[in-house]
Amino acid sequence: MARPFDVVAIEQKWQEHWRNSGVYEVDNDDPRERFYALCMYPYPSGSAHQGHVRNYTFGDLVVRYQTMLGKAVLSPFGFDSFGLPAENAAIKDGSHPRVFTDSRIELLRSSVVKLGAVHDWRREVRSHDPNYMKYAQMIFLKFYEAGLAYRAEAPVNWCPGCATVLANEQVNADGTCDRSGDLVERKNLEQWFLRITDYADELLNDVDDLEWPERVKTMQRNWIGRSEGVEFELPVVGMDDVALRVFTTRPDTGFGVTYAVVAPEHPLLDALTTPEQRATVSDLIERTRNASDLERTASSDAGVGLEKRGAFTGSYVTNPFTNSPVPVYVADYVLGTYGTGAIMAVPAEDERDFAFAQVYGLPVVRTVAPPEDFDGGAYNGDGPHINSGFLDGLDTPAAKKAATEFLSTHANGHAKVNFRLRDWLVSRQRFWGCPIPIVHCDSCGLVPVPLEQLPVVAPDDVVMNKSGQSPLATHDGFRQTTCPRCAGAARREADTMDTFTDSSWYFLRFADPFTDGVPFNPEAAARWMPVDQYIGGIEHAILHLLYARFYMKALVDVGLAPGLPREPFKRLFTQGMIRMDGSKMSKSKGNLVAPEKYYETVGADGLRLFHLFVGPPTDDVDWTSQTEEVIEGCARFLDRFYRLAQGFDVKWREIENDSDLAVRRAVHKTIVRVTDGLDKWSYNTSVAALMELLNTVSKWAREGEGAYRPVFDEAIDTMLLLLAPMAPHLSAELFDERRSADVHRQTWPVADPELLVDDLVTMVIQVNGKVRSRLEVPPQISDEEASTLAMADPTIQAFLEGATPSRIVARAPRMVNIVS
RNA sequence: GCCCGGAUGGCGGAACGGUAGACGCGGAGGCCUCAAAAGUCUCUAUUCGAAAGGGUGUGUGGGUUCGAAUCCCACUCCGGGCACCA
Repeated sequence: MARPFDVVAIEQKWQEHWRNSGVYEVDNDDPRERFYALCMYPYPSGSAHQGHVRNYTFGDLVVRYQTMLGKAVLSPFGFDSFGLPAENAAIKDGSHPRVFTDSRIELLRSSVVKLGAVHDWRREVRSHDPNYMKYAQMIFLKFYEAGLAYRAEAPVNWCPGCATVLANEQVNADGTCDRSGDLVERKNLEQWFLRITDYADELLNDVDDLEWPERVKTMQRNWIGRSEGVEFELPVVGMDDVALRVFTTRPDTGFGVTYAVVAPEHPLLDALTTPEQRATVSDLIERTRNASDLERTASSDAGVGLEKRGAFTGSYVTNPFTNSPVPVYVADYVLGTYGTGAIMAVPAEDERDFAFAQVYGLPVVRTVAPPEDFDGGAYNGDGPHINSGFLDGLDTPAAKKAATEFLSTHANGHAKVNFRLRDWLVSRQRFWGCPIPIVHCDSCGLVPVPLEQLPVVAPDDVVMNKSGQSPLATHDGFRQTTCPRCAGAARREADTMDTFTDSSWYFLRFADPFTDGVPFNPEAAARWMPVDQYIGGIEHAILHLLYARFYMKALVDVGLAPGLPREPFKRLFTQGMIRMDGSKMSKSKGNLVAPEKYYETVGADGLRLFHLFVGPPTDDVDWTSQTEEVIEGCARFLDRFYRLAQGFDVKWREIENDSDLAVRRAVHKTIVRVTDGLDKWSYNTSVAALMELLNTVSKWAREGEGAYRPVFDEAIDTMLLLLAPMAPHLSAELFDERRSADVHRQTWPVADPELLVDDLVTMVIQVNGKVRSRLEVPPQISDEEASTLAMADPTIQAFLEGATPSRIVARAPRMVNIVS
């Protein structure tokens, strides 16, 4: 489309100005009120895609708006530059991941700059920068020292094709490897963990105080999954001093226990299995081990409805409530990693137990009386207890209490809180990540690399292995070292850290990347933290946000962040996704619409305006055939505004008249509407308000008596201020032209209250709730006056046909409702 | 299965319990032009009507209220999240 101004020249000019003027570089001792605005730092996958554009459009709006409100706004940018794609690309073309990564960073940086997003680039962070790795490793060692990092054997996702462990998020929903497509296996391997479970309670409790979207908070709570119950023992029949420890949240249903179940990996399983049952039990264990997630979930789309598979062990345990023996089964519906890995089964009150009991013909004994109309299998609601000895007649809370007491005196039991949250497995058998700074010494064991030797950096002379195996494991120059403790021969840890560790503290580094020798100076960081507004995609609702919260608390506790808040992100905004044909827009789907193609036509301003205008920021955006036209519509608005500001077709008038006040009122009402929209993240309505004002001013200036200069100037200048955070380039250009000043250094406009009130407002008159007439009335009119006017209205009289109304509801000056 | 969201014109979407459909896209028509593009102006939920004016309308069915897109109950459909956590 033909534009009335040179988009490329104007946008370049101002992008240079922002880079050179330092408006958006803020020092740690800036005296202004502080505001920390942060967009989640991106993985550098190449040029920006529309998801980035959307994110940074919102972020930049916040930065510029808050700056105009007089604050020192910290707006840093960086790159989450470690990760699998770079490694895979390097394997593919035989290069080094750094080469690939650095080139992608420059592409993305250029895209972001061309969008007109402003940042304090002095604070840039790149995860793969040795100067960042140094501190990432320092933090790891602090955690290790404090016992928060440890090495242990655990079942992990193992991809046979790639010969490496995968993170959960690298495993597809159908149980295949994200990269090779092989079926992922479960393997027990020694791995590094961070003790996030130590913080489970705090992570859960602190969620309440966060100004985050409720659904993200709910997701975090569910992920942590706290549950209160009782752990107790079921003595094994015929085996002295051997008991099965189980965890239950429903001790009150103990009289209904008709069998017990252990997980296939349970340590007692072997001892419990009788010779006659050994074959079937081994069979089940074998099947479970080989079962992929695909097989385990394929039989149903509902976890509870899964076909239950198990086997009788041949042993019995004694139900402490009834003193009767009940059989012990092994089944894969009991997880080895949760609770004690064994359960008491109550088919009458638990759906999973019920389903299992149906398959294996086990008895069902109700201990809670279900409502009369209940016709399902398991009833897990409340009700009077039955068939339950001393619990009979009690409701669930009372029965729980009594049963818990009983179990603590008769079954070695105690109240117990369990979490679904597991410790965080952070080691990866990957090359392109931050090496774990530990040395394995045959005589000293695990030895931390001394701080002065950090960072441990991966070597450059590596050949990326087609098998996918990390070259770190086989690189002698890297692995062979001496033990820092005994000086003997030792090996470096070959594993690298999960990239989520990098993103768990980068916002702290942003706050102070200037102090040497520490990840950040706590005093400097404390001036900015917590992040006032964090902006990113909903896809990080659990992992990143949970890990970062954990890191923040742990950093304070190990002494690296004294005086800092224990929560990193005060307010969170999660933007909607860009969809195309119903699915997420992504590189792998080949449906990217690169922003570059717009920079020369509608410009960054036009594209930004589109993202602001297309709908509520939280909503997903459907990129359809109509989208191009909407984007052009946004650019058209800018063109129309530009022409009006230049005075094209404007009829000038020397003398004031009545229309001037109306225009001024419209201007000041728009200030309120735009500001409200920005404060409430309702950017689409802010843009709409500006479009409306343009229509109003344009009509006034070009038709009838025309425009009175001072009023026209007030309108245009105000619109420029309001537009400055949304379409920064054109606003800057026009403001500079008109006022020889930097629009982004101006103060945000404030509406004059007197101009927000009209002389006359439209009052609606309803008869029985239906609008029948309208009157122009002064806003101060009383309810009584309004009613009188309404009754006197000829149209209303006609409607009433002389009948006397039974009631008149007046809400002056907006509405009168006459009820007949 | 559980937990969140959501459903308003041809489309994206507006609407403190008080004028439903702001704003934009698309569409129709006018002006400008030799013509077109661009620009600009008017109209544009639906239905009856020549018009004035009326009827109907915010997923469905009820309810609360003088008044409901908005609040409550039940349901349908769509989107997302979690997936045997005892």
